Amino acid sequence: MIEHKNISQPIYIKLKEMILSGELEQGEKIVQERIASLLGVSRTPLMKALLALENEYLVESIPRRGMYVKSWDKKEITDIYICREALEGMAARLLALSSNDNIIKQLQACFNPFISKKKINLETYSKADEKFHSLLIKLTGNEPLDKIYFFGKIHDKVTGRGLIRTPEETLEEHFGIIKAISKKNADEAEKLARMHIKKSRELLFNQ
Amino acid sequence: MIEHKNISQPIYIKLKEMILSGELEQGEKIVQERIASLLGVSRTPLMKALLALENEYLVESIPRRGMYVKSWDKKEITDIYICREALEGMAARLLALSSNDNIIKQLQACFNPFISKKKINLETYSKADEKFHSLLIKLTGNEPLDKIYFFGKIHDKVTGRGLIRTPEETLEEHFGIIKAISKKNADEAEKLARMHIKKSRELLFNQ
DNA sequence: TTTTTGTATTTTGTATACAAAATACATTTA
DNA sequence: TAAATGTATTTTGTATACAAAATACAAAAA
Repeated sequence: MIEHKNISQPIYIKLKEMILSGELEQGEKIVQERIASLLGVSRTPLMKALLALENEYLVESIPRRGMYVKSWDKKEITDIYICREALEGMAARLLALSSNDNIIKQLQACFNPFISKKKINLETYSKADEKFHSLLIKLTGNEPLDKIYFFGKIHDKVTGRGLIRTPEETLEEHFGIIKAISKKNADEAEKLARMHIKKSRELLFNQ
Repeated sequence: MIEHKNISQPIYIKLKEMILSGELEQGEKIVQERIASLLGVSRTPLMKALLALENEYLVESIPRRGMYVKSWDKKEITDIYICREALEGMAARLLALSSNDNIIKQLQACFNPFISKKKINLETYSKADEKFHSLLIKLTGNEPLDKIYFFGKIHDKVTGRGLIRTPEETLEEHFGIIKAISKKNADEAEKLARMHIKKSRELLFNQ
């Protein structure tokens, strides 16, 4: 009956979903035995998953007290955006230096469905946006960069709302970044990618 | 006799030392029971420490096979330097935007001992260099940035040698960065910090 | 009433137990 | 000899056991 392949992995994924969906809410204590029995596993593989999530800034551990779902304040969200600015800017630069048709096609594919649409579905666009930004990192082929980019995938959950700016505003910016990459203009690509993040950050708390 | 405060923490530190010092060498398999009894603990807290090290890129896990001391190839080292370029560049920018006497003093303190020295001790300078670069990150007060900067602290071990360039060459660059920060020239500070890392990276494999 | 103290319960941190997978190694087969 | 097969040993992954710390809560004291 006991089969152990990689229980920690599915637990990790499940817990991440539960946190990002709000099923486990920010600041909530994760009582190990409770979650373990909820998921039908023991505390050992659960702990592995929790440690992985701690390293992704989704869970916070207070020694001898327990693990808590991380809650983010304004400063932390701002700081995360600043990190994204640095990392995505560098990614755009790298892609510009090594761009080819395949890379451009993949990036464009994210937003092609929205070209000249009158009404853009926010949910769909939001997913495309997330896809684009993580693709920007992935396509560089820089593994360490991808490893430290985990912030990007949670930004809209972190901010507590969906899109920060309208598709009408950001769609153009996205294509601008892609264009700079395709023209192999590294400085321009980096500048635009950074501006794109910076604008959202500045809007986030100053409106 | 059983006292549990935080055994994982000392194990983590000890293991990190063992890896960075070469006592455990790159690619070596970490047989859990062996290391656990070597350190006089059980596999449970050892595993916690190993997972933390895995997230810092010092240990690599192959499911059902074991944990191995990470070994770095040229591409990975280059990629790490590229990450450093992005992160330290941003850090220098942030410091320039918020610099004050205290920050400048702390940064200068790293290298003041070497001013107008005829012969600089390489070991001492190497430590000062490491201190400077992690201080650059720390002083920004950006926690997420610090969290993803773990690369910086291992760079000379990663490259398999000590300093990449001579103190005569880099000392000036360091003071240049500090000066730009003190002048609150953000663009200049970022540019110099990035150049500083880039030069080392380019020299690393192309000499 | 509010605060303090003591006791019961819960929860964490570590050690240990055990099944299944991986590995090592000897024996057999070509 | 080299390859293949089977068996013993090692090692991992998970579950469980248990001590110590943290917490909850009730009774006593202010």
